[in-house]
Amino acid sequence: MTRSTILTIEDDPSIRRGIVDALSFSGYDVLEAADGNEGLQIASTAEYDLLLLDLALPGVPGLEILRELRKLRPTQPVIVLTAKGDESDRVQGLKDGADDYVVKPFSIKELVARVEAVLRRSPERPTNLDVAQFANGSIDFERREIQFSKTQDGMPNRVELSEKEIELVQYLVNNSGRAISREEILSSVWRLSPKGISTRTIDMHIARLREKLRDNKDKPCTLLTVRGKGYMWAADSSGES
Amino acid sequence: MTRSTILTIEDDPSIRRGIVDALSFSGYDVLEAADGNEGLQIASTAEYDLLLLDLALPGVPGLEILRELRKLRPTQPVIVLTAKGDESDRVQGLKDGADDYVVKPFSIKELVARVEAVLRRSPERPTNLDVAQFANGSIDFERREIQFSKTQDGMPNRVELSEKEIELVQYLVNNSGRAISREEILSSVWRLSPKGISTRTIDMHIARLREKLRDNKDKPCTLLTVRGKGYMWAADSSGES
DNA sequence: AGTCTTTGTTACAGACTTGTTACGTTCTTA
DNA sequence: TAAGAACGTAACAAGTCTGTAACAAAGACT
Repeated sequence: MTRSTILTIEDDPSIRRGIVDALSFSGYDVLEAADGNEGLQIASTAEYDLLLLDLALPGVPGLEILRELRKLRPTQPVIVLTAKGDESDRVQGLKDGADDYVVKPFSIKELVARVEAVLRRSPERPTNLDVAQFANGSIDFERREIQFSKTQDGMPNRVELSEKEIELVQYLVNNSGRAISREEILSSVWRLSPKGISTRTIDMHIARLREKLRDNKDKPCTLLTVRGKGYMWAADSSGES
Repeated sequence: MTRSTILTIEDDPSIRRGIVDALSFSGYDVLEAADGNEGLQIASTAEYDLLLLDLALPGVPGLEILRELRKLRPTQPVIVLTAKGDESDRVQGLKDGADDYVVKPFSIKELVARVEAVLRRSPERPTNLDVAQFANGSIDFERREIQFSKTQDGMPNRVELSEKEIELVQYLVNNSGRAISREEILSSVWRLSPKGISTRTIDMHIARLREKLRDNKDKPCTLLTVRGKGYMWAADSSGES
């Protein structure tokens, strides 16, 4: 099992220091951010297993960060820190998708326990497969190429994928069976906060991918469109009829 | 088990404060409204497990709220708070569908006990299933599609559902076996207060759904019409006699 | 410099979704 | 049986969302 990484967004230096020390001591890798702006930036682009988010922050308010993040990473585990008595924030935090909360002041022991509990029940970070099967063949991520099982005349039975194509398809494969919004794709594959790129770009990449995958032209069966939501890699071919 | 949320509509600030504190302390998430107008608004749109409704309110009277709510959410658990001696209100409240009542002044302990009792005997909030079976096949809510079990020639064995169609059918499935009024559908699926949309619209959506479900044309057996009441998803084939 | 590949952008056509209206049919009730 | 209410559905109109051709920009390589 690999070490988990935790991002903590907390403005009070001494509290932050305490959290970082305790988590490091417990064997986690820790990232930190001191205010809302920096926090949102890092939260949207870095890779980590759990976010510890203080709701009372200078700059962008904590709840705003949570909502933004949820658009980009619907499954990211999050624990919010709230001031004692601030019911409404806590409730709203849970509504907006936090997995748990800790009320300040808290004991380090309690915090670590919550962290472990949330990590335990969160799904593992998706493993990066070396190869993915699909209807017409398989994708070898290492070699960055598609290999086709059924040979068609005039068609090569191997096609190379470019860098971006690999990253995109790998992200979709790692999250197969779930519709991925364009926002999430932008954030995760392009590592851009939304609006850094125009929307049609993603569609173009999808179209190029589909062509290389030789997916059914008018009714794709591997790389599906979910209207109004985004795109989805059809879950493993098993279980289909 | 997930935490329950309780909405309390109470104009007296000190009483409201007491209720909120007590319920929070007992582990509930609490929403609050201070007058009848705000209360009706929140009661109709928010999601919660139990409504604590003071019958003596400025603005819209409590009984009015109860009656309105009953049209939109016939099964929503409600406890009414009545002044001592006000028999008629109490009785009328129960007549209008309250699940229990508490007479003011009440002890916090008693209130919490009533809340717990009502929640205990209320059905769980419907779980959102991933997939629902019906006569001709099954609906996959994640993929937003219908999969048919019996293949018919010329007919694809999978059909996609649009956003609204999914939301509508999901609501009906989650409340299967009960006739759902158009008002309730409007409120719950469209999130509109009644009259935001013309009536035939819902019928159209139902018709479109029926076609996709390939339900029996002249005698639907999955998505039933309950004349004068609304529509009903026929309960799961299991458990029928 | 010239060529090829990759990647982002724009524009536009076409498909899909969804609310509305109109009108025919069915059901209820007197 | 006749009138009126409730329901089903075809047809239409916007509005929104997608697919894709065509082009531009930026490197990589020769």
